[in-house]
Amino acid sequence: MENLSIILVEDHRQLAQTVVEFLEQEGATVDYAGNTSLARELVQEHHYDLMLLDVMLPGEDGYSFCQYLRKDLALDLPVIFMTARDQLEDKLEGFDRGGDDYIVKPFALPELAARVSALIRRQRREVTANTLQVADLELDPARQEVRRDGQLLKLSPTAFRILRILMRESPRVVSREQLEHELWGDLVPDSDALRSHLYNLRKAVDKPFDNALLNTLPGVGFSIQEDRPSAG
Amino acid sequence: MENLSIILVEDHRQLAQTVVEFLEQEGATVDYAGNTSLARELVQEHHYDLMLLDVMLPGEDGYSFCQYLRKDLALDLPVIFMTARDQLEDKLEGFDRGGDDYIVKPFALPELAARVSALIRRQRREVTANTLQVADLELDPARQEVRRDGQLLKLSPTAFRILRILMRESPRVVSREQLEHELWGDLVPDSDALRSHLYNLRKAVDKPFDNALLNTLPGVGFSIQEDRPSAG
DNA sequence: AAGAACCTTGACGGGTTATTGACGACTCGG
DNA sequence: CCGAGTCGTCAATAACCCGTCAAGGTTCTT
Repeated sequence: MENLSIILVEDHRQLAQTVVEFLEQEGATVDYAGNTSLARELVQEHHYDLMLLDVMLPGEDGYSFCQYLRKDLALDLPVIFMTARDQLEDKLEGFDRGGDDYIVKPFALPELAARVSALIRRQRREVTANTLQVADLELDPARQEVRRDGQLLKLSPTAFRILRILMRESPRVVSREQLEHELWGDLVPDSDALRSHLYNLRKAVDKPFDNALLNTLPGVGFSIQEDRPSAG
Repeated sequence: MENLSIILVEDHRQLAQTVVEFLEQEGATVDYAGNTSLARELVQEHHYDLMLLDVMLPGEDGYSFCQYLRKDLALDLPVIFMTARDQLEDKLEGFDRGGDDYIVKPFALPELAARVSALIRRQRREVTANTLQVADLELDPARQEVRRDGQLLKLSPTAFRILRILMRESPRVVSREQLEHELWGDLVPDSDALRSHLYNLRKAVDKPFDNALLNTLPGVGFSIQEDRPSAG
């Protein structure tokens, strides 16, 4: 929760203080509003990563305020409703008005923290690691790109898949059977096509560079790692 | 929930059937796996928009499987844990292993639907009708307008939808399967109509300009991003 | 009812990829 | 020292994928 900027909208001072203290202790910066008019001002003047929003507030209620955020201000910050209402209709309304999550009071603070983190990482697309890395080799699964020493490599789809498996397992050795099974499932080609693919992979990944990363352990399998001594 | 592609991993056949029927009635396409090894295969071969994942499964448990999805396969599809365990530690573990939400059995089906929709719209950036932007390309969902370099482009409805998907996923590569399913659901045209639409989209978006934004990765999919050098 | 816009389909050609098979080098154990 | 198994190298063929584009039919608009 490092460096998160959160706005809490809640009229219960006691609960508000508890939540603020907890979140700040977790490393977040928290602004507090006891009603929606103050929240309205804050939200227009500052950027927040996430909002915790009570439903029952003096004046305008939380549902209405959330809808206002979405429709009128076009703010897409994640919103978690925090309320004592546990009826199905209440939850449905919360989601319907644009909420991302709904947590029923009383709740455990760690659960709140977990839901906050989950939403943030979803929003930021940090659910998975962006790249696999071995030495100066980088593989980006989302972009389907491989770079070595910053330079983009051209790989066939199959070569890409093989490299991805080897990098994910690195520095472990991957057996021929495991590779073949992951590539083709039950439909493994009659002949040893894997050899050709590895040959091409090497040509792209190792040939243009000084040191080889892709190693063969005869009779065992393949691995990708830096500095594997050639003799033993 | 129109045209959503969902995978359900759950060993309780009774519950599974109830959920599948409900979701399909809501317009989703649902694949079902009673264990993680089947789920593993399905997930490698198909694109899904969301996963519903039970925790207690025969063999590998749901937590472990979710972690595998994130770490090894680098899949960022939203995951909702569905389980009878309601202890704090269980929930925390679910989020810790990469889950997006956690719903305790028994739950109301409409609540499940609401959480699914909320996650999808967050993932698809449909929380607000804000404009999407990639390089000098701007797409305004509310006005149904696309501009490049300030200049209004004329797109057919389908081309517009395709562009919208590619832009919200940018710079991620979108597979042919994902595009087709999101465009047509179960009613994918017999022949490869997507090719024609992409051709037209290119003609409108890239042809009149110097640098191309729309990239093809043969055998993999399509992406929209600036400066994808053509590796040598 | 006429016209326009749009979607689908199919055909063609060029480029890429997967697979197969051949050959020789190497290793290890008998 | 020999034979079986494994490996790197490489070319050839078949299969696949893609951009291009026009024609036909459907739907929507006017």
